[in-house]
Amino acid sequence: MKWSQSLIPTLKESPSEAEIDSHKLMIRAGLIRRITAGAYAYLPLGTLVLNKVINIVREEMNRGGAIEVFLPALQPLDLLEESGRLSIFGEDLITFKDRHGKTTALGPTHEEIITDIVRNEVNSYRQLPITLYQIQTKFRDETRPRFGVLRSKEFIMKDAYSFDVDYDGLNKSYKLMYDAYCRIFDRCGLDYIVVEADSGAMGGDVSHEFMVPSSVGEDILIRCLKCGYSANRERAESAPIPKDNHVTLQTVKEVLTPNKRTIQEVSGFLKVNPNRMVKTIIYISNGQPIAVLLRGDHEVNETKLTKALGLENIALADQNTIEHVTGAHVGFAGPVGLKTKIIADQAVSALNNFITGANKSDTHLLNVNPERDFKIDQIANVRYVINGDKCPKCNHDLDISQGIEIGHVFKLGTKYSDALRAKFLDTSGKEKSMIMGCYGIGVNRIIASLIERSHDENGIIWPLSLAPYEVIVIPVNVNDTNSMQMANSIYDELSDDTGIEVLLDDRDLRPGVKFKDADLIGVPIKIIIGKKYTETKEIEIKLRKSGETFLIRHEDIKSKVKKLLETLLKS
RNA sequence: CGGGGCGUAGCGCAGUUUGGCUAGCGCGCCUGCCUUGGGAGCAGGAGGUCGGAGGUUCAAAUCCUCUCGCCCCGACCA
Repeated sequence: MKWSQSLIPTLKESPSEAEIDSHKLMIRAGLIRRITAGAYAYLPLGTLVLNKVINIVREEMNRGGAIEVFLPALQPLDLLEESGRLSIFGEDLITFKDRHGKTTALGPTHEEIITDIVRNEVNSYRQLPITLYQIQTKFRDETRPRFGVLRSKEFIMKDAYSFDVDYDGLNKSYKLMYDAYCRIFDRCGLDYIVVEADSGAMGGDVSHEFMVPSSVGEDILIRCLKCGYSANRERAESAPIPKDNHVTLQTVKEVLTPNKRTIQEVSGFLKVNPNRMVKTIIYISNGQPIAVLLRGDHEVNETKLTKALGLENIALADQNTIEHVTGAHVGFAGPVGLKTKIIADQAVSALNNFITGANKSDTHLLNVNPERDFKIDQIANVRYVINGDKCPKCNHDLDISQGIEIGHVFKLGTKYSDALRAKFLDTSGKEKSMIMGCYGIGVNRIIASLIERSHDENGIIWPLSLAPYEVIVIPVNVNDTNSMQMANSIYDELSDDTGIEVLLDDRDLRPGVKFKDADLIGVPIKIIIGKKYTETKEIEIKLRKSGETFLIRHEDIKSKVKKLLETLLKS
C-alpha cells in the first residue's frame, strides 16, 4: 500500500477525549475515531490490526476443534426471559421497538441464542461434543464507557460455547479452549496471567480470567509472587488471621460517640486503629435481616457472602429496617444484644476487646468479645483481600495489582441447558441436560492492552503478528528520481515476490515528519532510502523496537528482510 | 444514577468574569518559493450557524432559561 493512497490520518497532538496511552495512541496513529460515546470507527490501519487479531483467534479456535458460526445481533427478549437473564442484564441491555411494536434487544452475549440452536438441532449423544464459536459485535449500554475501546458500548467479542454429554467431556472441552487462549495471547505478543475467577452473572462454577497486568485495568488481581496463586478480587482467599490467645478479656464499657457513624469517624474520634473495630452491616437475606460482622478495615465481598449463605439473594437493608433491628440510628449497629442471625468474618472471630456499635444512638462499646458478649451463628470468609493479607496456600504476602480482562473461560454446567431445556438422549436412551462451557475474548481489548504495554514516547511498538504492515519503505526525498525508483522496486520486490506486507511512504514531506509517523504507527521494520543511498548505494534498515540499524545493498534487501522477519516472529 | 468539568475552524486552545469594531492563536490544510536524515523557513490563502433553541439588549461567543453532546470522579460497606 502506498501511504498517499490510503487514509492514515496521524495527529501530532493528543485529542482531549483520551486519557490513557493506548487510547491516545490509537487516535494519534489513525487507527480509530470516536463516533459517539462508547462507539468507535476503525480506520484502515485499525482495521488491518483488527483483522490480524481476528485471524489469529480464528486459526487457534479452529485448531482447538471449535466450529465457526455467525449469529444475529438482534435477539428476541423471550429467550432472555426464558433463561432468567433479562432482569440480570437490566439496563445494560440495549433494546428497541420495531414498527410492529415488538421489543428486540441487541445481543450483549449469545448463550441463549446458541443454546436455542443446539436444543433444536442436536438431540443425540452421537452429535456431541460440539464447540461453536463466532466473532461478532456485542452491545451493552455501559453506565460509563471509558478508556477508548477498553470499555465501550459496542465491542467485538469472540464467544464460544461447548456442549458435552458429561463433566469429563466438559473438562476436556474446557482444556482445549484454555490452551487455545494461551496460544492466541502468546501469538499476539501479550504478557498475560491467568487468575481463578468467580463466574458472576454468567453462572456456573469454575472459571478463569486471562488478564494483562496494567495500571489502567479495571479489574483487581490478587497474586502470590512466591507460589503462583492467583485469583481475581471476587474470588481471592487469604490465609486465616491467627487468633491471639494471650489476651485478657476486659470489661465491656459504653462510650459516647455523638454523631460518629462511620468507621473512619469513630476511629478518629476514639483514636483507635480501624483494625481494632468491628462494623455490623445489616443485610436482608430471604426476607430476613441478618447481621454481617467485619473488621473495621475490611470490606464485604457480596459474592462470598451470597455463597456463605447458601446462594440466597441478599441486599443491604434499608434505613428503616436497620433502625428497627438495632433500635438505634444508622451508624451504631453492633452484635451485642442483636436478635438476628449473626455471620462473622473469620478476621472478626480472631479479634478480642474490639470496639463496635452499641445498638444505641451516639454510643459505641469498648472491649467487646465474641462468645462472652454475643453468639456468632456462622464464621465465614466474606471479605475482600487487602494489603497485608497472606497467601492461602503458602502464607507469603499477597500482591494486589490491576489488570485488563482480555479473556474469560467458564464451566457453565447445566445452567442454560436446564433453563432452555437443551437435552439429548444418551446411549441408554435417557434424556439428559447438555453440559455447557462458554469462552469469551475481547478482540478490541487485545489491541488496546497490547499498546498499553508496548509503546514508547514516539508511538506504538507492534509485535510482528499484529502490525498493520510488516515493513515501511521510506524514500527520504520523493523528488529524487533515483531514490524513488529504488523505493518502488523494493516495494514491488517485497510485496509482489514474497507477500510481505509493505507500506510505501510516498508522501512529499520532510524526512523528520515521515520518521515520526513511521514510529507513531509502529511498523516493525523501516527501510530508508536516503542520503546514504545517493552517496554509497547503501540502504538502511532500522528496527522499530530495538533501534538496531543495518546498511544493506539492494540485492541483499530481500533476504535480509526475510531473516529479520523470522527473528521478529520468534521474539 | 450522583458530583465536577467542557463544547469557539480538521486537531489543540485563548477570548466569556466586566456584552461593544471584521472572533483570535498554534498545528494541520491549499498555492508559490526554498529545503530534504527526526514533526524546517518565507510569502500568500481557504476554512466558523462560537453545540442547538428561545429570551434580555441599541448590541450576545460573552448575560438569562431550556436543551443536546462529550470527558472526568464516584456509586449503596452503617
